[in-house]
Amino acid sequence: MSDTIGFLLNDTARLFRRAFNARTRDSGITALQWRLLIYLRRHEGIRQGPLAELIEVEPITLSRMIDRLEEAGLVERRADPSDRRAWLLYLAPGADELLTAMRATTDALNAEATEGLSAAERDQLAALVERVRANLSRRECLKEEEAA
Amino acid sequence: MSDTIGFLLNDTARLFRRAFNARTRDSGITALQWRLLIYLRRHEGIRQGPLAELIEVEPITLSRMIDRLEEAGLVERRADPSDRRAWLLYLAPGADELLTAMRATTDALNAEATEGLSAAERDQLAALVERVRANLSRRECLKEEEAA
DNA sequence: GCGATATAATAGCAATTGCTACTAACTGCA
DNA sequence: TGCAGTTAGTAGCAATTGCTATTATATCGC
Repeated sequence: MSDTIGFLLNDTARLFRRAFNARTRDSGITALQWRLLIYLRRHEGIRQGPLAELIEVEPITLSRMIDRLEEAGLVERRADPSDRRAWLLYLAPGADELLTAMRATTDALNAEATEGLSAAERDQLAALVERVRANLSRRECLKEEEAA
Repeated sequence: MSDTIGFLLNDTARLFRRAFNARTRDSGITALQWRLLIYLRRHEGIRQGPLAELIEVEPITLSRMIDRLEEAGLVERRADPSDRRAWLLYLAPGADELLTAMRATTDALNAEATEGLSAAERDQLAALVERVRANLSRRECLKEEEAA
């Protein structure tokens, strides 16, 4: 059936992305780029490879995303002193401002999405989804171990 | 913050798609194509435009997806007797078999994803996500009315 | 130290998607 | 009937993504 939790989650996530992109079209960055910046803020100084893994795109895709974000003045590549093949990634000054400015938008979107849910229900929802994510994430790791 | 329900839902949905695509790579169809077939099964005889709206892609994108599925023997285009511009879409014989065969895979995936959740928790999760989807879906409609 | 293997990042090519513009056909109103 | 405006679907072009191969550098074993 299509009324599975997987189908439903995907459907809802799509609506989120849609709404997000519609509201941030002016800012010039997409949901995926925003995701990249959010992760980068938490892991400044990370290399391209691990960041690609975090946001789950191929390294070459991340490389080109960084090209664009660098050109837009949102990300900086700095040479890794311990490995001349690698780059270390940092948020450029513009990025913090942008993320802060977008914060209001994302907060509003999340509020709209959970309208009518009590605080307890929101917590419950987050906790349940988190458990599903953990299950899927664990499966992913198991699969990689099998492959190895 | 990134610990919002929107972020979390997207993250989880991505893991679902990833797992889905990994398991159905042999079958030759993607998660998006599967989604199309699921909707089409529920709405046989639908035109391309409305189906594009259902699965939330542009009409031209759907047109090309149908091209490929038609070539793969999974979908049929039949002329609409009441409008010579339009096509009516139907599942081809191969599609039902394929969907039935994939059923086991999607069931297993959903079971793994909700492992450790009680039946009550699963229902609760589905109900909460459904409410979020309804909120976002409603917003979408409101926006269109504003635009009109 | 030196050659073989592994790793970080990137270039070429093919596939997919969406924006815009277009054709064909339908609808409404004079 | 006949013309203006709308609608269904598709083609051209540009942007994005991923697979494969490639370059530069690092690391391991001798």
